[in-house]
Amino acid sequence: MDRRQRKTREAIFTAFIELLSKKDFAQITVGEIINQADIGRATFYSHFETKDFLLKEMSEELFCHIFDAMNEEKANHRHIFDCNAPESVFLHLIQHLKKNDNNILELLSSQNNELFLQYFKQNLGELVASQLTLFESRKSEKLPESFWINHITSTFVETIKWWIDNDMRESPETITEYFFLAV
Amino acid sequence: MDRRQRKTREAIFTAFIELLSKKDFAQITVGEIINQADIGRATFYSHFETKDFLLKEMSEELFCHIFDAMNEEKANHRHIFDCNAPESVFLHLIQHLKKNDNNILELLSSQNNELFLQYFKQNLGELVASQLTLFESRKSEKLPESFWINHITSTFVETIKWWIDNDMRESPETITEYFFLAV
DNA sequence: ATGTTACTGAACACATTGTTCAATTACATT
DNA sequence: AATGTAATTGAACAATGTGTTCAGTAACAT
Repeated sequence: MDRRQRKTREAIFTAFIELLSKKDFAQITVGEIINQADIGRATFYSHFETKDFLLKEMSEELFCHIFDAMNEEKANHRHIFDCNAPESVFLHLIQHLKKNDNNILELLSSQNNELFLQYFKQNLGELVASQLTLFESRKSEKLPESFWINHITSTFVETIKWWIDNDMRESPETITEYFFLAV
Repeated sequence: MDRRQRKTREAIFTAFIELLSKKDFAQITVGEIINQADIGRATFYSHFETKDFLLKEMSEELFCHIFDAMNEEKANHRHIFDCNAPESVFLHLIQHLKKNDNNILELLSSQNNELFLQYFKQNLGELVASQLTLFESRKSEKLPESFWINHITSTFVETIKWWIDNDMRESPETITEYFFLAV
């Protein structure tokens, strides 16, 4: 990809995240993004069809980074998926969030936006579905699978949101424990 | 209140709900609401400051109706809050939703909107907090109270959303059971 | 019958969106 | 270093939506 394209794309992402940390997605205008990113109007629209697509693409990139990083560490035998530590996939994800490598926290915080959460839940749902055996219990047998997956996914998201809203005082380990207790 | 005011207000609410059943809150324009309600532009703005305030006021009215109706039945000794049937408050709420007296389902369905869900969770959270003893268990002792309340509330909302998204095939009793199993 | 209040509808200024285009600049390749 | 290709720019543009204003009309309560 052309260096100019990369730079522009990066500038837009950075500007967007900066703005998202201050106000709702809904009230951010394309004009503001352009100013913050210091690019021309036509440039923005040559990169992204609309503001919604910008969010969508940015979300996808974030998830790729996170899940790639996790898979890499898995390949390095760090036992993220170790059966003796069933919570480690989720602990690991939470540790990633804590570091906030990809400014994902700004996007997850409650006033920022339904659409991103939807993508997050979607990706997370796949992870949960692949790890479903970890959650087998008396309860799970009596519940429809789609209900159960949705419940686990939602509980994880709500746990993270609660954590963020309470200024992330707890350690990733404690939050993971809360999650597994609740679910 | 003036009959004209009441009629106008009602027309706006009805039009708004009609539109919400067809498209997202975000893409509904004031112009559409005015057309559907068949009122003048200035009239709308004399009733509601913005579209957001319309949603806010409508939500509040809906919650008042629902919780008033529940309290009334409680006064009629229908044992909604009977200790031997701890799930009955929630079962009752779900039955209300099933009847869809107040077109609340259109508002709760997933594509319609974060803001309403926020109000719903807020009101529900108060109900949950008042009924917290029903949810005491080994788990609840190990979790912070605010976390626990949030978890119960979220689980209820997610249960309802799952139900709606799956065309409400299950009976209110079954859904109540799912909710209590999950939580 | 009268004074008050609500509705109307058109006109208005303003902001935002998404497109277009010609001029300019950065890039990759030879 | 020269050349063709591709990205960026900025201004202008139509189209749409927002929220306000105001004078005229209709409904209300007494």
